[in-house]
Amino acid sequence: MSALADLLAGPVQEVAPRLLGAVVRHGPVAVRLTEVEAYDGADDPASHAFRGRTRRNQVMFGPAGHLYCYLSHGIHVCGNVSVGPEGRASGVLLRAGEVVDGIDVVRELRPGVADRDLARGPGRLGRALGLRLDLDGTDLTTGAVTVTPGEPPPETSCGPRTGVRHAADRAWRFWSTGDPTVSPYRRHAHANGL
DNA sequence: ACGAAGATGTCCT
DNA sequence: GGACATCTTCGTC
Repeated sequence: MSALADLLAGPVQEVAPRLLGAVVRHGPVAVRLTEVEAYDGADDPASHAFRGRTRRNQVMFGPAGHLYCYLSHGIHVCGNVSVGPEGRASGVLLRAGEVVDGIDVVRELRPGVADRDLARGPGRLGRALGLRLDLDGTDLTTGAVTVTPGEPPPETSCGPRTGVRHAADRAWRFWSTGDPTVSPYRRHAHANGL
């Protein structure tokens, strides 16, 4: 049992906050997570897996500890960690973090962007880490992208998830309290409550 | 085969 | 605060 597998054991709502402080690495770039969201498959109307298995979301139906990548608005590649046993399509969206290695590379990639904004938001985080759709399904213990448990932040907060239309009031977003790299909350224009 | 929506970011007023 | 870029995925016809 790897350290990551231990960290990912249990219900996704409990796993997600434990991922705060973990380090995601792809090549020279590493990001320490400061903000994540839990998505709970068939029990969660906001999840990509709510309506069952499709080609896009199949990774979340597989074993825990794999990377689920999806394309958002034709531009942004966002990353998730699959959670839960096979058949339960839970996942944790990597929403924001602090670049802790390879910051020169990311600065060069994003001229004029403040350091704290380099991975502030799921699209920016994906871009900073060089996530691509072909990395979908990567084993996060042995693959090109890895997640390593890290020191949890001193204080964490939770609240509703950002930008989801359905189940917009579930407090399944977790972040490092007061951290400048946490993205701003935006409620969906036509949000449905629970 | 077609169309609408989207777990966003950026630029505009 | 609001428009819009951009293209894949999925549901429906």
